[in-house]
Amino acid sequence: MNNKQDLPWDNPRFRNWVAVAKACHSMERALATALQPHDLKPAQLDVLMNLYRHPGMSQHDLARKLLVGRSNITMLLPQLEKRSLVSREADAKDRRIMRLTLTADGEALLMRALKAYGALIEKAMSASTPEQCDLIGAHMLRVADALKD
Amino acid sequence: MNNKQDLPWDNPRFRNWVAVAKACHSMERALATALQPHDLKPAQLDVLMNLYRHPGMSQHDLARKLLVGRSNITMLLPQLEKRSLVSREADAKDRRIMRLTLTADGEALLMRALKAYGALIEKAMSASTPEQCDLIGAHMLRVADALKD
DNA sequence: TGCTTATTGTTCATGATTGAACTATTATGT
DNA sequence: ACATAATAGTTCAATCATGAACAATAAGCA
Repeated sequence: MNNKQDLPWDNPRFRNWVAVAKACHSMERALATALQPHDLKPAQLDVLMNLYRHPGMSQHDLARKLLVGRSNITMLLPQLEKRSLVSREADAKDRRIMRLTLTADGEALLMRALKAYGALIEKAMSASTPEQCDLIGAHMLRVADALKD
Repeated sequence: MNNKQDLPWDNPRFRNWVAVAKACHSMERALATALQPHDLKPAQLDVLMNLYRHPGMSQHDLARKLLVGRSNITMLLPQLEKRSLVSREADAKDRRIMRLTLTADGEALLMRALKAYGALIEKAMSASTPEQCDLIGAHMLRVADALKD
């Protein structure tokens, strides 16, 4: 037992996933430096992106969208609020809930940061056709779904 | 300006990359819990995997392989060394370099942990054919290469 | 040979993320 | 209505990754 044939590297799914993980890691690092001029961290960009598309989100929903703990959101928001990028106001009907929305400044900064992110992705994925990208995207949606326990 | 047509979400490459990043994040979280019974963190598994395939690596080379700072390796190794999973001995010719190798225990633990990792990947990627996985892997290699500045 | 530069690994302070315990508020069931 | 459970958000201690400054060693070059 424990012979080489059992090694995961011989499994195409394993070998290829390792490549996915490494590419993601590289992108994360590259994104961090690309966002530095905007004084933003990748996690903060994620927040802005989600608030742009889902205004009025609660912190709990945002945490689930970002696959992150609620306490992380609590630690993340004050910085963005101090910079007047997001507004945080209590829900009128359920006073436990904080409703989050982008301010005009937040939206403007998001647009600038998205240009940098988009350029980075374009650079990274330009070697593949849009059809290949769609196939990959569809595959990744299935992966995320399969892991959603 | 700033009209919706400029939004990155309309770009297939952008939209699909977001799916890649989310799938990776999900996998990372799932891996962390799958490794818990083995008392291993994903970063530690990365170390063991690389030492298995490249015995005698230096810490500097390991850091570059893992896309991580050298200081991170310094912080990571003592835990593995205390558990007698890796051995760390100075190179005879260049006394700056520490040569890293897996111990028998380390290799045994790696094999067990890889089973869990492999099962997880199989579960996540079973919805795609090996051909699709290969295409994705090839694409991701290009991505990592394009980001290698 | 000597002097300067580069490289390897470590230390340390900083910022990020987590999970558990906690408070406040709302929902549920009798 | 009242007691109990569930939910939203916060606090806090612990862990982890990072980058800059540093010590030890090696390489390059006059």
